[in-house]
Amino acid sequence: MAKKLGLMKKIYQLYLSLSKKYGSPKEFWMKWCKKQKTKQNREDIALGAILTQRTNWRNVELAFKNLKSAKVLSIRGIYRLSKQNKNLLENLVRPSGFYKQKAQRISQFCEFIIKNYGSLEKFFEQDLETCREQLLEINGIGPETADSILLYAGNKPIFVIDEYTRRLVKKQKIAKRLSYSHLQRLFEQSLPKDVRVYQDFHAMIVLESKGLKAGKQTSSIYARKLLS
DNA sequence: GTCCAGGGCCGTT
DNA sequence: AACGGCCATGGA
Repeated sequence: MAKKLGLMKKIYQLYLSLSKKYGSPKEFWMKWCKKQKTKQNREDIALGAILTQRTNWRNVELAFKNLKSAKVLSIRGIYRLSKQNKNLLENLVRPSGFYKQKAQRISQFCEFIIKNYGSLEKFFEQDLETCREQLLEINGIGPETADSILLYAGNKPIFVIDEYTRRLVKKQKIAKRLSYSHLQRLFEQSLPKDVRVYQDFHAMIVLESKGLKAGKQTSSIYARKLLS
């Protein structure tokens, strides 16, 4: 138990030291979006979370560009297109890789939202656990994708564990067991239950991994988030 | 040509 | 529970 307390302390210290180094990624990100005049909406974030599975963000941006050109870069738009021309949707999404799967996955996600709730906003009116369970039931949405959507699109307090987090855990020798739920529990216990803290910490872990500095412009500076 | 990049699913042990 | 094969593209 004492050992665990030490671990929790270590994680929290890590958060503090990263904060000192990077400031607030969220602030930075929002300012950056404003400057670029990109509107950053929940729908893009949720769709991006699916499209970026095991894929370079640059390729996701190419897919977004295609969707935007076809004027279907929205949950409703994709839902409509998936009904009328599945093949076209696959082609638009193609650059993001695994394109048949991903076209299918975003279609199912969009259908679920539109049919049951009409909009993402409505969906997110439910509590975290309810949202999470429902997302996980959709084929192709696993824990990481679900939690990314919840944290970044839904602003709900749940910590995202991804490859970068695991690398950090290994490097810092924070834990031996690397299972998703174990690490998630550990991080959440170590930090105040706060959306901003979770978002910023996760984003800073990514920044740290990539050796970037806040203030430097990159296409995916804020975690798995959006468009340039 | 080779390697890699913010998963998830579905088999087999 | 853990592990391996599979899905596919664009850029370095």
